[in-house]
Amino acid sequence: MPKLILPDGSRVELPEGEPVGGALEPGAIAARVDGELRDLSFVPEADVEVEPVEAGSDDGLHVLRHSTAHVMAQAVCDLFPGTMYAIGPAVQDGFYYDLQLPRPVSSDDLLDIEVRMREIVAADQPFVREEVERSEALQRLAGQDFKREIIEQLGEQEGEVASGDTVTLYRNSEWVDLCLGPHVPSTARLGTFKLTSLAGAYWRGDEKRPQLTRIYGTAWATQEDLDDYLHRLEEAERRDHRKLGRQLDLFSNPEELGPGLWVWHPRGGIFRKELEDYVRNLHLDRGYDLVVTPHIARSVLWETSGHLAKFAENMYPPMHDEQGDYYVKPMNCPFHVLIYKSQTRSYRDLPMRLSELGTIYRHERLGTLHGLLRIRGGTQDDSHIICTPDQLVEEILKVFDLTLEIHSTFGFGDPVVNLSTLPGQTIVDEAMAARATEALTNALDRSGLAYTVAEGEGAFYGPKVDFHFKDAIGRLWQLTTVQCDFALPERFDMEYTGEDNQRHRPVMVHRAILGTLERFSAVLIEHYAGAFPLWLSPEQIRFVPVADRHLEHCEQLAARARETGLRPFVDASKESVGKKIRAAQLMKAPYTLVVGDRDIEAGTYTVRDRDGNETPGLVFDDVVAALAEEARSRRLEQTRFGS
RNA sequence: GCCGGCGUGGCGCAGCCCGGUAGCGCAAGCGAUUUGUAAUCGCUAGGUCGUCGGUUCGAAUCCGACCGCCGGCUCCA
Repeated sequence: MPKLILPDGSRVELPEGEPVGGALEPGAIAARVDGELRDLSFVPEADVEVEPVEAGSDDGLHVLRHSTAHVMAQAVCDLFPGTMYAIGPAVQDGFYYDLQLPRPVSSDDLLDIEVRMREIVAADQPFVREEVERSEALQRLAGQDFKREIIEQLGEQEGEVASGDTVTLYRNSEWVDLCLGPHVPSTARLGTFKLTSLAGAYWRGDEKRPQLTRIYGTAWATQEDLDDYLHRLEEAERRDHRKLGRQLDLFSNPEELGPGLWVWHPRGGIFRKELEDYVRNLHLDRGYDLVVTPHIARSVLWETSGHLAKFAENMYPPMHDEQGDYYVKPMNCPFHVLIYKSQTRSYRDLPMRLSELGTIYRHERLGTLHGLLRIRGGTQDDSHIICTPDQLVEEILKVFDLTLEIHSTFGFGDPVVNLSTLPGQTIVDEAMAARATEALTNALDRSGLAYTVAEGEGAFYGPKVDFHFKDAIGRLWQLTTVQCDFALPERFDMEYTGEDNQRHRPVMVHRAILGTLERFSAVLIEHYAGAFPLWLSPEQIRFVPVADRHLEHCEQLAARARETGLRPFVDASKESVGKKIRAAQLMKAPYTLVVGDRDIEAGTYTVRDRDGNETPGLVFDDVVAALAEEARSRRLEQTRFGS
């Protein structure tokens, strides 16, 4: 009689031929048996370690979602006879199933599918696992072309496996799917779910193969978890930079410009200026030089750099004149190389750190564009550090330091760091690639940062280190990238004269700490939900006159605020006080002063902050001094007056 | 580029299924009110219904193509 060893160390005897579920019900929906996820119906043959898998755990949600995907496909097959089903995995927060339907479906159909799914849940159909021979599986899944392909390929991959090998089917009621499992014991054990969206997806992700309809859903152990998830979606929507950008009058993308191209309005312009001044000045402090380069260059530059060979599909088509072809720049690096090459360089000149807020254009595919996060024209905080091989690791470490300093200013905490090695398609030979990767690895190890390695994800000219930062609601954004490049120095024949009076090849580090300012701005807007820290806020202190006769006094206060470098705004509209305060709140004005007879008589004022806190009896000069200090120090929290 | 959805005054939306030459709220302008911490009242103006073409006596509405946006796929920073 096999024994079950439970996580608490206790042992339970299991009658011969009985499934593990008996010992784990009713809490569990699956089991981990000797480390493997199994159905509750799994029958052990010897003593095993068993852990119950509950619906709310990571494992449990995975099983739950996968089972929900099955039931959805089953429901679709019921409603649309002739449906072919492909694959239906659990994903982050939910699941999907890729289907080929006999007719196009729309989001209205999702409701019908949900209704049918609930019927299947109510029917309490057991998920039955069957191990059958491949030939039988093919028979049982006759007409299911995608499944047939998977079954046939299973055989291929395993090479010499004899024809007697078996595959696993899961069946509930009459509906059968090829699947490894495990699943919940019965459809009644599904949690709460909701179908969310429709999308197209290629069979096996291959553009040349049939396009299937992907139906997405979300599934959770309890109604409460589903509600939490829906709230998180709402929260993300509330922070959507496209919506806030319009509400706060920061930027827009009129259709006449073209997709992925944006104009910044006056309010957005101030925000951009503050951002740009901050990074530019900080770079000067850290030994960077500022350079300026044009937006287009002759094709020969891009031939030398390798962009036309490896990056052409992301470049706008060339324009011509009598001198030949010109390309709009997708990167700044070749220009910085030319600046380096404008003189003979010596080791005494190195490291050279050339920095530019360089505007680049990339012909990104239409479907990938997304607000300011994914654009066709944007400005990078782009720098190229040209140094000797000996200086390389030290320079990379300095970049890491600057990265952490800058991001902490915005309130981003510990980064998630990735080292991406070279992709297959490169312009770099293996020896160079190895040196570049080694330098990055060395720097990472010395920095003490934890990192993971992503093979083949690097740029075409070199491996890179990426920094991802977590925003206020826990989403990770890739912001910083540091790339190590031995290839461009070679291609452009860059040199310096060493201490030994010989010519040497320098090394180049490409790095953007914010990435593109557009993308970074979008991330900041979502991170702050539009409520910028004072230093970035387009307006900093808003004056609301109670009646017209207080307008002039407001103007005087505004002038005093302006003298200390603050950005005041006077609401001169002929609206009620309530309406003007509401307007201030909607524009996320950091501080609002309502000014009337009482204040003018007393010579003190009431400050309202963005959270609606009011502090009366404040001396104006004190308020202005406190705010000037808040902005100067780039503090993230609002000043609490009166405490 | 592909699949699905959407495109109506500056913004958010209704009307479209069942064709009969547009409606609401906010914003704007004007007037009244002069107001004390998230919406005072009234009036006015503003739209070739994304573009082009087709069907029809008649198209915001039906059909087609194109443009753009959104959600995915794909690609990638």
